[in-house]
Amino acid sequence: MKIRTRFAPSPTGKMHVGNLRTGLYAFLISKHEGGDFMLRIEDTDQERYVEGATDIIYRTLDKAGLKHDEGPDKDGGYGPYVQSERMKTGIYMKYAKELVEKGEAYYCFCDKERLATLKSEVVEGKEISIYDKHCLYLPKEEIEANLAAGKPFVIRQNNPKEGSTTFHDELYGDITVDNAELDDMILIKSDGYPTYNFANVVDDHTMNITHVVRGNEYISSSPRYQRLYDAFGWESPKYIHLPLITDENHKKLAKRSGNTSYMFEELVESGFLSEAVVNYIALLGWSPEENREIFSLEELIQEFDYKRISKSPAVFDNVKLRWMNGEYIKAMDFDRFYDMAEPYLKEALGDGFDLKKIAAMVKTRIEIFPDIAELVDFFKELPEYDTAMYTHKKMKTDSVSSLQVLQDVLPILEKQEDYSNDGLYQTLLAYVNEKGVKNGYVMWPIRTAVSGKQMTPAGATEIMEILGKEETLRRIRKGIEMLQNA
RNA sequence: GGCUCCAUGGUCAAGCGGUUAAGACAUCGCCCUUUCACGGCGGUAACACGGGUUCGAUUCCCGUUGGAGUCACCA
Repeated sequence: MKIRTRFAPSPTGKMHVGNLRTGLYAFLISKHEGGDFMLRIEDTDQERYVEGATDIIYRTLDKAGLKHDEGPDKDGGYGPYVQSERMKTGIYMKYAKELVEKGEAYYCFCDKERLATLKSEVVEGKEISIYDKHCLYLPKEEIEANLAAGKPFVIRQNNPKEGSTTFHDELYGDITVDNAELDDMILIKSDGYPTYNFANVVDDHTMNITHVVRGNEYISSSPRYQRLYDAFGWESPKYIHLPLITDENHKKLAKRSGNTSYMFEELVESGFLSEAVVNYIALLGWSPEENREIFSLEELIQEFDYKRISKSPAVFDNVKLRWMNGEYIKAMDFDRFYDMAEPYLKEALGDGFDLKKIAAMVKTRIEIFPDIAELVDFFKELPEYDTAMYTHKKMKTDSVSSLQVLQDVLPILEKQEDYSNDGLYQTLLAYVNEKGVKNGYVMWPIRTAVSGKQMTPAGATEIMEILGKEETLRRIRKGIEMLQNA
């Protein structure tokens, strides 16, 4: 049987890497077996709907390279693929009524006030209540009358108080819960929309989903979903619950936390490559058989064995992501790199520089593109610096020796016509040999004078080549002046 | 708090009864070098605890502890 998985996000805002990773795994699980990957939009909560959030979903999937075979924009015969549209077909109400007839669900007319009286205790700021099945015992006539009178109602699942329910997860094995723990969750809301709890079961079944891939947070409600499948007499899909991705405090990522550093689009905007992010999150909760970390999406499809998904949560480590992004940048071919780096270079330097040369210098030195700015800004303008920088223990330089070198070298550089890296290096090397000192003894002070920086993306002569004769000499004279006054 | 799940270095993780307990990030040191970075080499750093089972437990079982998730007319 062909594997069918689905990604079912709700259009309620930005997508964080935890959500994306769920989509990625669903994608990989099906694609590894040559199956289909479907996109379904879960918009049953009109109150939480965020304008434009559906576009975010499309954009994110597209940028991440997760091509769906079916979805709202790509009919595969199982549509509609948007729950609010499915709702209009009456599908949820139809199935809910079927459950009512079977005694597996019932109408409930309790209002907010009555429900409020059921709240028993407050734990960690959350009110906990268990519905008391009040409406389950309503006489038939009263139900009919209420319905006829147009009284608002919900439909609740009727769960037994005795016994236990077990479902099977591919990773976690059998999970069993006492039925007494199962409250009568709402299937159909008073606005006629299904809850996620109901819609996901109806949809996954009617859309022929074979493997339900979702976050760990659904484990505790899965027994109730299992009872729904059983009540309908449907075969339940294979469940694959994914370990959570957490923040540095080991807490679940949440849209509401406001922390945008976990949002996929924000990461891309802040200079990360989408391939690197996808690669990184693939490895949060899964590891390949061979000891390797860099994978293209194609390679992930090839290697992904869901049996190797781990069971414990993983902290999202921005530092390692940066490292991985740097690996991608280093491996990138130069033209593509330049296309991406150019805006950052222009922003930092404006025109008048050989940006390609500078780009080449910078390529192995950055992890994300915005790193470029502070690496190259000195080309545009010599920063204020402290003459203490001329002192370098290993190079055996100090302000006295540096002043000497700079003064010696200034007339040489004034005479020098060839300001290419090679030409400059040769003449300076000649001076080094003549003096019988170490390379760094003269290169260090020159590089310092010419850059004003502790570290630079290139050596002294490379920098001088970019700067050109005039600016080079100006900066060296400035260095001499500073050292004389020190 | 009830229920459920999880438990190898700071982080990601390999391991699936016998290993000097991999590897990566981070960190530290050395080498290379026209500084830094890249690259190369090396160091520090882990099986939460207590009981079993076993000739032998990081690995299997139980308990403790710790962490997380969940307990909505949200998904």
